[in-house]
Amino acid sequence: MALAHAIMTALIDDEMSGYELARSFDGSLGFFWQASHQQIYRELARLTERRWVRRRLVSQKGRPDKISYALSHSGRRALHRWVAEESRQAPSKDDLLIRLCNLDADNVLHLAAEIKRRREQTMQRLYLYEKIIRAHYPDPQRLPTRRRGVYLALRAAIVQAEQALQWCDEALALLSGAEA
Amino acid sequence: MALAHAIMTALIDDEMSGYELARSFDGSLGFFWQASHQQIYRELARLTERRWVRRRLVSQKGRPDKISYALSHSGRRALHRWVAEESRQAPSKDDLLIRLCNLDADNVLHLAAEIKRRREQTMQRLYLYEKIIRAHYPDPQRLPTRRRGVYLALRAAIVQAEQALQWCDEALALLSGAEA
DNA sequence: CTTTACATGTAACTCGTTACATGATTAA
DNA sequence: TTAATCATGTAACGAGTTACATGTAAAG
Repeated sequence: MALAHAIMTALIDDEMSGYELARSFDGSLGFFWQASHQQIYRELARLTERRWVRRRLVSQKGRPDKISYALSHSGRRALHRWVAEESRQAPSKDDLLIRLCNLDADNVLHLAAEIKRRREQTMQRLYLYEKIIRAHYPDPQRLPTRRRGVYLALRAAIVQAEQALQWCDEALALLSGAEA
Repeated sequence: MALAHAIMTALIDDEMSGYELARSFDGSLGFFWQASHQQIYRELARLTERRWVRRRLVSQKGRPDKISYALSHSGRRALHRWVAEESRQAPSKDDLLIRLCNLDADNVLHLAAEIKRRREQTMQRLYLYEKIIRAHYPDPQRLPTRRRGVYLALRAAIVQAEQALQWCDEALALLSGAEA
């Protein structure tokens, strides 16, 4: 039930609407967990039923009304209990690696192009991550405890992106060696 | 439909039973893609229906009979077409990072222990990967084309594991600094 | 007037997990 | 005789994707 707990984590400090949650899963929270707005609305309905979040209707001027969700006391307790559980290794699935296992003379150019594309996407993500680190996490040692955890999660995303970049270069070198 | 194509990839050279496929998804193929035996049997039923694989009953002495699956011609063509498609970035989901975003004085010891556990699991995987590289992929330049692709997929797994190790050390250093 | 951002959902489907279910053979 | 390995599945559920569906308001 990690999505439920990711949503509750997003609600620790501020209450948010489904739409705002979807935005934040597209942005910073999405570095660690992705979810579509459909998933979020469904999960919010379940969280409301369990009384882990509370709904509140907010009228807005110049915009449609929204439903704002806040973490309840029991939600906060449930989140704490969940954090204390064992975490499970996310089985990494990358269909590009399966495609690579089918490498042959016909598809080598296509696969090399795919790796180049992957490299560029990764570069862009990395640039964004580092901008956030510079702007909001300049001195990790002095961060308050919780933000220090968020910093480490961000660092995980960064180190992973750096690794991906390194692998792309290695792969492109070996593949272009094959063409020559 | 990556699972279907991962299964077909496993069947490129040899025909296999569902049980044998499940074994190979636990082992080497599982470095790139994981699947339970239930998923595999369900997918094999669908693949058979589409005529992308052919079933064959094999009687064995001293063991239960098995159903062996082989890639059909149309399956082979479908696999080739799929490899030429765009690949999609697997959204990496790691609930440990969500837990870390909830870091506080109560759970810092637990989370540090979880990271240590992650570190040890990663070390073991890395050791296994490198054993396989040494045994089967000593000189990547001279590998035939397809095996060169498999080598690169393995390298991706290795570089990712090395990155994970590096992050664990960084995280443990910052967390133990917090306790002191 | 058209597009973008705001705002909330439903329905149908596939993918992945957990639990259940059965039965043979082999090694301790 | 008990556990492990071989061998194949079903049922139910939860997670994730895709398509559909509706409507307001601001900005160009």
